[in-house]
Amino acid sequence: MKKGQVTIKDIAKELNISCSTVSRALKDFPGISPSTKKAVTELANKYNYRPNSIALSLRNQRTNVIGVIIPETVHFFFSTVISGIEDEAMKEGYNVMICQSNENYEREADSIDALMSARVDGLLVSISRETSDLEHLKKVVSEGTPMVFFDRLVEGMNASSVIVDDYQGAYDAVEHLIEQGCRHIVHLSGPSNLIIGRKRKEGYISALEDYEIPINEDNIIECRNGTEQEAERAMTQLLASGKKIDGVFASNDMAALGALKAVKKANIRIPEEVAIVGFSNWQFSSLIHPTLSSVAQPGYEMGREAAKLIFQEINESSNGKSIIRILDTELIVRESSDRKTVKAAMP
Amino acid sequence: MKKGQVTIKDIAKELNISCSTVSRALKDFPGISPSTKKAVTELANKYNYRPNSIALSLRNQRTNVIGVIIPETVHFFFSTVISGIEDEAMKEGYNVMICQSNENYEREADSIDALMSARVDGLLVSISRETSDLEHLKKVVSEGTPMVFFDRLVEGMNASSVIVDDYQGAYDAVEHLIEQGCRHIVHLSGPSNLIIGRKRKEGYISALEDYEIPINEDNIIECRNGTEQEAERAMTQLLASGKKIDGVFASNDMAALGALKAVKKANIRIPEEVAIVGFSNWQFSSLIHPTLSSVAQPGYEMGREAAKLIFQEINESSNGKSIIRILDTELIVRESSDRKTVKAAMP
DNA sequence: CTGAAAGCGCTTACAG
DNA sequence: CTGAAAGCGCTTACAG
Repeated sequence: MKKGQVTIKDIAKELNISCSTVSRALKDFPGISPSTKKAVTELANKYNYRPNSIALSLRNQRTNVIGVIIPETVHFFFSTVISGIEDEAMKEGYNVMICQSNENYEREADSIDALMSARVDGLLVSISRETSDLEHLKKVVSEGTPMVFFDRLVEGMNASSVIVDDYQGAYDAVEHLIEQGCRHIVHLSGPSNLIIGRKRKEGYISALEDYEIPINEDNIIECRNGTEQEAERAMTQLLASGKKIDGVFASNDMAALGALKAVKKANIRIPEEVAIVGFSNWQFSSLIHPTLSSVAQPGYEMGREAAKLIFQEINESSNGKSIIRILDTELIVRESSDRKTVKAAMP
Repeated sequence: MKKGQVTIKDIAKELNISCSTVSRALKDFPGISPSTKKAVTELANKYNYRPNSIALSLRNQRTNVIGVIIPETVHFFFSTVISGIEDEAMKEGYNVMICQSNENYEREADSIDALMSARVDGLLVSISRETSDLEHLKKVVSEGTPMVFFDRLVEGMNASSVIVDDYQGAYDAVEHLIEQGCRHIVHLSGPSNLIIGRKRKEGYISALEDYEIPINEDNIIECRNGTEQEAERAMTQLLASGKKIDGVFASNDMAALGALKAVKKANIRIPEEVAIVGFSNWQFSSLIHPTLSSVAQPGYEMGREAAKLIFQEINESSNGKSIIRILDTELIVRESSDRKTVKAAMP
């Protein structure tokens, strides 16, 4: 018995017919005699024949594979996006090749090259924190491979994207803090080379302006890595400075968590003295103590939308228009910022 | 300008030489004149030539792609495994195709077919909760594609696996509960068609036996879905029955969380009255209140080991021996089961 | 030092 | 109704 999967040639040989005939029999081609068709399909079943996608890809000049570049798979939001991409791809008969950049520019560029070599039909990418040079991405576009950005989009490129309304999400969060009575709100911002970071900061500033609260630049602290430790350190320092602070809006939940820990350690009550809102709404936001208010991002939906967009571009041979799909966020208020419930609970 | 990526043929045409020569020039083949070599490499650079992996795959009968079948990407443990696979694969020059089964047998079988069609060089699989028929997996082996199981392995198949020592992990957890003074320990078990579920149950039973604590079958509750809700319901019911319970060992952290919530709602103190230990050590285990003791599984390492094993099997044209790599777990004791610290803290 | 040919697995326009 | 041929992009044994 021959090793490896059966080919059309194997079937043809065994039946003493040509490959052409086998190929046609396998796909209900019009003029094929019922008897050969039967013989072929039976043998194909018996040997568990599966069309060789590689051969098909070469011939059809399309692989039915999409590539995904993602900063980290171990991340609630991103794993949710992957899940959405996966489900949509499977539905459409595509396979998914995933590369994680680990937030590293070099690796992102290498991964793009690997996926382009693999001749993926389209690319879904969320750039790394480090990425500012866009040459590797521009090459993709100039070589005619459809590309869609998700979450972390890139400006000045002719490519579609799926994002959430970061500005509005941030605005909602800060407005909520203001309504809770906060007047001295710290913003732990994301890295400014990511648009999501800038947009969330803009939302923060606009909300303060609309409520005529003066903006204090010292209250805006850039957290480059977005880690819990980094935020905790920054927050501890800020609290030690003796400056008046009564609210925190963090541009991601890990940073919010760091801030929360710093505040707790300083024996300052949450939310009565300092109210906290994060961004992203991880699975754990509802589990920590106090539970963390957060701006929820629809990751699964983002994955599905990004996949839908890329399939559209692959199939319509791209009419050239780039689409930006903006998904709504939802503010989830929990204990860390809910002063009303707290007061009601302690008469 | 031609659309799409440049081929050897394009370069050959522009230089008026044959494809053979271009191919050889590109790969430092001995007897190639320095001048042609220079011309070729310059043009290749200029046009950003990337070898077409599809063509190479067809010729070499190997794709340098491995397929991964995973129950869910949105799951801390599994996303960690993916990360390990990803890192190891990138290091070895492989691409990774991922399919999530969503714990669904049908979809698992379809995904295997898709990956086999794609002619992946090897398959890394963790079966779905539903899977009991193994035909789809046996086909893979009989067709000569290397396959390695991780976490959820399968018995009676000639395939390598990477698992953690579920028995020992469970034993450690239960022994720890006993040392804390627990004598009436509930086990929220995993589905019995998964070996990990059975092994953890065995560890639970052995620990009780070794400490001469009678085993009460009513205290072993199978949680088929492993969801928080399912466990919370089961636990609430058990508490309401009035039976004496002073410890819980859950075979996964979501179930532990459900149990924890049920106990809290019943106004029973953790860990003083009921101590709880989970399995898996999610990111959130240290964030909930009280923090959750758990048996930590090295997911990242599991991913890397599984990838290493499959590469080995791919390259050594499989000497046929199947290897079982068992990784150690580590019991992480936190508030939910640490009675000593609690007592010390309340004199 | 370079080229023509064959072949990986498949499909399809062209003959018969 | 069926087959031979060409071609997708690449490599390599065989000639020269």
